[in-house]
Amino acid sequence: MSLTIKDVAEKAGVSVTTVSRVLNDRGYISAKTRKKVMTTMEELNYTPNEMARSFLSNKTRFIALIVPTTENPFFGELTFHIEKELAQKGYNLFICNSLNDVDNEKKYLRLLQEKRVDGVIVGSHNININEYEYFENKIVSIERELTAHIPIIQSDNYLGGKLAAQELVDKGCKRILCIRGDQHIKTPANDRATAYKDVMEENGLNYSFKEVPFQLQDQEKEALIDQIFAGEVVYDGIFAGDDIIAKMCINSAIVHGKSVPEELKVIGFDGTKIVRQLNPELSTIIQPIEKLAQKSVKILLAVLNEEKVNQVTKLSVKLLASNSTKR
Amino acid sequence: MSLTIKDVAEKAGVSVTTVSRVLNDRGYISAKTRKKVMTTMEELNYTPNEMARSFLSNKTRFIALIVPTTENPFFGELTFHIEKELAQKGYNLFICNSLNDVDNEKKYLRLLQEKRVDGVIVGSHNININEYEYFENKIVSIERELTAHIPIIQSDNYLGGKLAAQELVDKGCKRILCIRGDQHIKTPANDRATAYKDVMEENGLNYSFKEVPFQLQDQEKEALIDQIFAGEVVYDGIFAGDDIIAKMCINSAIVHGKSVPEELKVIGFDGTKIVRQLNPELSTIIQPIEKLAQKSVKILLAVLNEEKVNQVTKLSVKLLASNSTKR
DNA sequence: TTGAAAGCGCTAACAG
DNA sequence: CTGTTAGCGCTTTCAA
Repeated sequence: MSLTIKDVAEKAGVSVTTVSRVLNDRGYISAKTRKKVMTTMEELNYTPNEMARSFLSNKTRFIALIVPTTENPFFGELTFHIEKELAQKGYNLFICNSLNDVDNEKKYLRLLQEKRVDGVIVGSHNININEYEYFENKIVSIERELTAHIPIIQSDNYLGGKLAAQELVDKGCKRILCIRGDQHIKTPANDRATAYKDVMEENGLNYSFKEVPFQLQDQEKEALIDQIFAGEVVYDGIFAGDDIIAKMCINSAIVHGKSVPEELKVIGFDGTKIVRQLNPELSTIIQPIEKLAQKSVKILLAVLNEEKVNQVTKLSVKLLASNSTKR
Repeated sequence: MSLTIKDVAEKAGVSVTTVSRVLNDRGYISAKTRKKVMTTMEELNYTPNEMARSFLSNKTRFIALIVPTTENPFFGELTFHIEKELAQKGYNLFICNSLNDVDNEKKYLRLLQEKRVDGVIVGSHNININEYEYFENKIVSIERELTAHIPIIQSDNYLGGKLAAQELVDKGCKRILCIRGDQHIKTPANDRATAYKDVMEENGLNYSFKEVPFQLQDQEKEALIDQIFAGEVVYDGIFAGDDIIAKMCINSAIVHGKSVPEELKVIGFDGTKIVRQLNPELSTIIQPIEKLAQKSVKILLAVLNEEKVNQVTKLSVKLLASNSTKR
């Protein structure tokens, strides 16, 4: 068992209160006493028990982040930036991979209550669950509509959808498919589909959707995508749900004897660092991941501080149009 | 403030001890009392305060993971698997991005002591720091040599280096460069360099190294890599430190007018899921990330349980040789 | 089978 | 300026 404040107090010949005062730099203390206590703490190599303090203050300085999986680079990068931001503000990050499974998410929410985390950032995507209500005064969400009162930080998905669709149109595509997620999940990402539809209509083109739920396994996604190219391929452009799906489309198209980008142009979404490094030739919409992280943390801390915050925060996105002759 | 065990006790007309017994399923309790307490807990929607329990038991059921950054897909994937594994065993994950900075790492270690995490998994890479000694009975490391007593879980780097070098030789390369990390950091990854050297010598070829420290910024790495191709390029094969560096080499080579893979063959290391999805044409050595995660957790829990464990655990790697005509 | 009371390490009145 | 004391919510003896 480690040393306590009491050990320090005894060794230094003062009361525990005095040690506590030094520790927290609170109240009047003579320079001499402070010095003595500090020295003693060092000699003993005393480490305050944050657990006890948390218990007392009812604050853990833990923030939980619920994401589908940090395996996905969007969330891996988001996690990194959120942790960095939180650490700077003196908070620590408790990671929860929900795998987009409702039961997992419920279990985690229960756990978070028990562990008394100070706040929660949700980036997972599910049908809504009531359990979020419990956290209403200490939660924000990234790209997901939870309840009417939970602040949401999101990319400008409409703009993203518009830029993507317009890019394909500008490159001469006439029959463009939009791959979207599960329609029944309320997420700002749905705005992309709306924007796509609007662009198509403005340009007098037909629109068509294919649903590839985000929570599927990669193999299942690939199977769905293969369906697109299995029969006679009627598309010359695809606006994919994310960069990985975009890549899957490209792979499938090539396997099915389609040349990319000559016969088929594909545009992705997310534009994570790793995708841009590995596939710079992929056109995509870049989400401001670092800013999403910063805003989320900022707004969450404001909420915890009982300040008034905007219900919706929308951040701009950018088109990364590949000039490459390859794609 | 949330409800306490006392509220439940009062409402149920029993003592707090009894409620505690129900909560922990310990000691003798009549079925009737148990039922009454359970019902009351539900009615009140009582959530036990895990913080208080932690405080008492001196166990937080938190495990910390120190990685350079979850932004890097190797660590993003590792984080995912470790969290999944821990959650299954009833532990939660506290993430620390060290950015391979010694000061960050020291700060985190201090924090981990204060927060009284039950254990630590380290995947960060630095010069050794003494602070780890404090954790000797509750720590394991992934691919990093900390102290003589800290168990290490690693890939078979020698095998990886051998497979990679041999692959390049087999493909006909004669002048192969090995890009390695900082020589002064003690890591099993150094074995790759040894294996490479051995293979070169076996084949009567000259070996040569280029140091690209892992902790540099991407831009700095690119600058170092550009140096390789800036002058007259003497290499026809490169064994890169990881897949991202491999890709940087390919990019730089192409920019400098070299054709890949005709004039230059490159092999990477790590073989993360995302890299295989986005760049299936890149030859690489696949690290068993999921197994590394599982073993790390298993061994850490054994350590916490005061069981005897192996000081070194080595997991096999696989060559992913691209058949693609493209690279 | 149940309850009373002590105490985990720390902070915060309240005295002195 | 410093010390005494009373808890925070829970578990754990020890009694009943």
